[in-house]
Amino acid sequence: MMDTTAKPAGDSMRSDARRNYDQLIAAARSIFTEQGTDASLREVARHAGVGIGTLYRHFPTRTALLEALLGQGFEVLRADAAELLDAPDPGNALATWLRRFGIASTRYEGLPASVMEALRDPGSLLHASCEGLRTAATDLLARAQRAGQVRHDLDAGELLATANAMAWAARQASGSGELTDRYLTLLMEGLTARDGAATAAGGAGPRLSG
Amino acid sequence: MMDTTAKPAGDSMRSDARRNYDQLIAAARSIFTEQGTDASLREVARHAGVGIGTLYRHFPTRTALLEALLGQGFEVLRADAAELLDAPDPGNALATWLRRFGIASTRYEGLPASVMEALRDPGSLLHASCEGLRTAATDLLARAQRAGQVRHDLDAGELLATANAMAWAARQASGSGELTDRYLTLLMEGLTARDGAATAAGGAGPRLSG
DNA sequence: GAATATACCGAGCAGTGCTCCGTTTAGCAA
DNA sequence: TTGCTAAACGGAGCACTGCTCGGTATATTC
Repeated sequence: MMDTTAKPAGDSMRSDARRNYDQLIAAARSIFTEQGTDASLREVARHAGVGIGTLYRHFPTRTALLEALLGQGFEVLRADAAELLDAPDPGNALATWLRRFGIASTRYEGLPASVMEALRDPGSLLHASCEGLRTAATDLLARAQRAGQVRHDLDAGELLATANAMAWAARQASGSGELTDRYLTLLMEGLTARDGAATAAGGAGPRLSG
Repeated sequence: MMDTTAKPAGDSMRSDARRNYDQLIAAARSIFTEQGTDASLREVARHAGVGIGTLYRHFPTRTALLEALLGQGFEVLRADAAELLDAPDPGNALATWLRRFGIASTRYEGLPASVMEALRDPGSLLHASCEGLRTAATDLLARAQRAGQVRHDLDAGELLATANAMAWAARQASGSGELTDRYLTLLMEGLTARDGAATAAGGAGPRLSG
């Protein structure tokens, strides 16, 4: 079985390789953000000022390139979560982070099934990177649960999956992300009617902001 | 501007055209279900026993073909919703229908952005077909709201979008749909902790079942 | 400065979506 | 039955894609 993962960008790379690697990542970020993840790889290479062969040398498959991009985003979110552990209100901290997570997770349109598969595959680089996210989210979630603000029968995986889905739906429905907050609120509060009036404006639940 | 929508399959078609149309639809349903919506159209044509030119004559674009398929599915769901209006418990009826809706909406993997766009475009055939779904869902939703089982500040569009998202997430997370019920439950009940113990097993909320 | 491992690059292959137009045929009128 | 024609069929062909392969250039080491 052939290796289809990108070799990690170590310090042992030759200088020209390192430069091209960085330019490819930058070009891919820009083009995939604008055109979706099925954009032409030739164009990515062109945009990076590099031959198509060089692109494939660094990233033997489109998925490998996407994994490298996503991994960087995961790292930012992980740091965000760690920081929010110090915020005063655990519920609000979680809600705030979910919002950022949702926005980031919809940055690239049309992530192919191969990437989703890589997320599930324990052997992949992306899985490890995602595991970091998951543990960070676990901490944030556990704190909100201890504070009695979030249901206890919920794990971080479910939280990430459903929040991601809300952000995705918001983007599908409107073409941009303006509905993200509304949908995330629906997820947090639920569709089922409550005895109290928690759904009224200015209610006591965690607020989505920032 | 050129017309990219499939001409409706009226009774005025020539017999061979009608036959080929039906065979194309059947082939597309089978292949798109198995391989996802980016399967080769040449293969669809081959599977239908028809030249590639014939496929394009009936469906000038991949989106047109998908629209025809989706439209059929929408019609089934619409009839389902109308039938469930007679079910005894409005909340359960809604939950049951959402489950079917979720399963159906994830039948074809990787619906391209063009289809989502068509759903939003008031001029498209698919939009009209989707509007039928929306009004059917509106009836089902209104009944549950009148019964006090669902929050009142929720419209059918939000309901469909978020339920679809849950089904999508369930499929992404597990590769199949075994988590669909769990995620839909999270959406209905919400993540936020309740004063009562509504999240306990056997609670009083609407139940998701067949 | 020479040697060499490493990286670069783009022509080329097989596949794709979609078009165009010559060929065939279904349906109808004589 | 036959002849006519509008309609439908079909596939070669174009421009593109993802990806490979091996000749060429270059960064690094001695």
